[in-house]
Amino acid sequence: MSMDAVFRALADPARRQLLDSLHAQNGQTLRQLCEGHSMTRQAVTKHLAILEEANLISTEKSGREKHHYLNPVPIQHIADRWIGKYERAPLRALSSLKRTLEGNEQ
Amino acid sequence: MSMDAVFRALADPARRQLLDSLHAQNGQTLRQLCEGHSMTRQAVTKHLAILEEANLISTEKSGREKHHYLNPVPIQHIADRWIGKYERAPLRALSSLKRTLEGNEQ
DNA sequence: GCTATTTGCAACCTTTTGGTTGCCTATTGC
DNA sequence: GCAATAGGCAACCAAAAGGTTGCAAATAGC
Repeated sequence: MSMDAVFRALADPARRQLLDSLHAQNGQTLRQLCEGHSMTRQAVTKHLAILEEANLISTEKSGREKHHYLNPVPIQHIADRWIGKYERAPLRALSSLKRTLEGNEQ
Repeated sequence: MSMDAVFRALADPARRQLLDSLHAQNGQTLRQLCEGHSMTRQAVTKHLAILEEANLISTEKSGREKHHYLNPVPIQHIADRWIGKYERAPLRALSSLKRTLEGNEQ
């Protein structure tokens, strides 16, 4: 579960929208996920493959249908391991912004 | 501050590394940020421009030098507004995983 | 003033990405 | 068995992304 794959998967708005759709209704089939998107089924398939490779969704085949399930674990992983790093930084950023606004530079 | 710009900015490992570098030492100049990277200064400039457009860094010119400061606010914004959405989802994902592992389907 | 240093800008190139079309396979339901 | 439905796979294409080289501009230091 490479973090890079997760970040790249989240970079595309269409893929985030697919996650949103699964968040609203989990276990949707490919056809269902295609509804409300202006792209072809094949394009959606590619997006879903990228999401699955990033472990953001898992799939389950049942007959001729394929169901898709959201897996939020990698997202939480990112929130915990990466985003958490920057939570204590705003103080410094703010003080540098203050310096900027006060015109102490130049 | 479009969320899309933030996600796209975070998608590239070189840019995340630049943020890491600023997190370790805030206020670095372009030259300083180039050290430890195998790409040219101009490539780093482009990455920094993308980070600045996503409001992930702010810059401050002082003489001929340009200092860069980390701005963690958009990252927190993402963590709060988007990642938070998926925090209560694992139960359903887990139950679907359970179904998969139990072999209830094909 | 002159030189070195730091950054900015533009053109260009290559690879990746997002999307399409076309066709094939596998189920379902009658 | 056969038509309809759901999905898989490959080739192809255009646009965007990531990087380079080359040169110009501005500032610092002597």
